[in-house]
Amino acid sequence: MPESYKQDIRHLPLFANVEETNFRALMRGAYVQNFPPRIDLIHENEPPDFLHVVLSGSVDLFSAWNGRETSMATVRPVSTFILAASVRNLPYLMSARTLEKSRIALIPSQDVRAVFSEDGAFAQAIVAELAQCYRAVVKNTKDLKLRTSLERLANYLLRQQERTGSLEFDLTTEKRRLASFLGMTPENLSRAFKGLEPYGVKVAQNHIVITDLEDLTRYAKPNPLIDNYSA
Amino acid sequence: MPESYKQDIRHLPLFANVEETNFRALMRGAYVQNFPPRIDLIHENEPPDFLHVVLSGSVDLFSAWNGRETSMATVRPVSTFILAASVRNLPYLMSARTLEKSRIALIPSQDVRAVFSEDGAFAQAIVAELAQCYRAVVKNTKDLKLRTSLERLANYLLRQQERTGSLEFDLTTEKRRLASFLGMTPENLSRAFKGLEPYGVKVAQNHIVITDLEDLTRYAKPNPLIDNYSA
DNA sequence: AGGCCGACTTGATAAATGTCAAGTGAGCGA
DNA sequence: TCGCTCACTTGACATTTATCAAGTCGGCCT
Repeated sequence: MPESYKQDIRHLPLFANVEETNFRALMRGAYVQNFPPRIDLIHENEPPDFLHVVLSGSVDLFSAWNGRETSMATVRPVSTFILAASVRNLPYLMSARTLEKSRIALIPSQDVRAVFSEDGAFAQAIVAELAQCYRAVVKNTKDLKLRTSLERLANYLLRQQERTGSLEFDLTTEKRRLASFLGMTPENLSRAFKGLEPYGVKVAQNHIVITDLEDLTRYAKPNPLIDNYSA
Repeated sequence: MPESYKQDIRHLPLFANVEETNFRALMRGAYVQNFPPRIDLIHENEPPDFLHVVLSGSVDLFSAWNGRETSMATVRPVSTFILAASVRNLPYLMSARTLEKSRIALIPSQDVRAVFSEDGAFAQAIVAELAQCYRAVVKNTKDLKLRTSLERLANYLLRQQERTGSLEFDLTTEKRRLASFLGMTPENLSRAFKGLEPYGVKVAQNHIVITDLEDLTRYAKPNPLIDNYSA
């Protein structure tokens, strides 16, 4: 694997404090692969052969049941996915596909588990990562159960506003996927955007302009225990 | 703390392999308290002073936003809750209240974090526990997003059927709380029970009889990646 | 036993969300 | 530039779910 990729991975909180020898051991079995857009990387219920690291591009985590499908999360560089399945050696709960041309590092789960049981710093980093993932999903559940779809969209827009630090931004994801992520149909998302117009939201294509942040905030009632993804 | 409680805690997977000295250190600062029913134990957004262990009784984890409230999970003996907040030292995402008279052990989070950074076995057990919690919440999200409320109830009943190993069982929870847990109103749960009658479900008070397991299963389409809480 | 309380149920209605089918419009290649 | 494609939008309608207001029923206290 090229040295620069190794450095990207090395800088992830998950690997930053791993013993050098252990990190080398992890990298020895790992390899990097380029994928075109819309390629299935893993399928739910498969055994977790690899821990995946998104180096560039983006990946959609989704799940299906009984002919229905829903988008669970988007993974952007540089971060890992399906850590829980890898360390527990349990089947994937979600499928993953590239959204765009993406570069992915694959680290054999077996190596991850081996180093995990040897390296205290790695174990601690895994705890931090899993706790963070757990809390993110709990927040998502609260979002789904406590809010209407209009409120979910309003808060999503406020999070984007905060992330970009601007009152004007482009959606980073297809509307159909956004709809699925927010737990609604594309048709409903269209209407929801209309429904937020009175609160100062202007939509043209992928471009969003928030003309009345205060009004939107008053409607959305954002809450750090739901909307702050990093705490 | 009485020795028998310590043994209950010691036998939890989370503590089973902790060094004896470290376990003693954890127990030194810990204490056990008895609570009457319907007592608030913790409130979301508070700092995580204690890791809680339910020794007897049961505890409801719930969350509120904008005047609405939803039940997230029920904790039954012997198990812990709010581990993620404790180890990360981040505010609770959920509130907790006793459902019935309950005995709870409280272990100072500070001690948990101290032992965690010293004791490899504890760190590994925490990883296992967090991964399991994470996967449980992911399954719950899939249940919510991919199924109608009728389907959620049908699968809930099948899980109870499996758990008890009998076609006849009592609901272990108030219907109003079950409704909230399943993401619907009590009124709707009532109607949902009616709606499952054609598939061989008989309800009298808290007592459930499944008269046609095959038919119910055909309707519910249970899936281990959603319904198997232990994998 | 009588009667109260609280949880659940039921019915009527409203609101939210999904479905289907027909548009619209931006982007892109010939 | 034309016209195709594909995502998105719109409208009409169906379904699901929530809300509100009476009920019913069992458990429990006196």
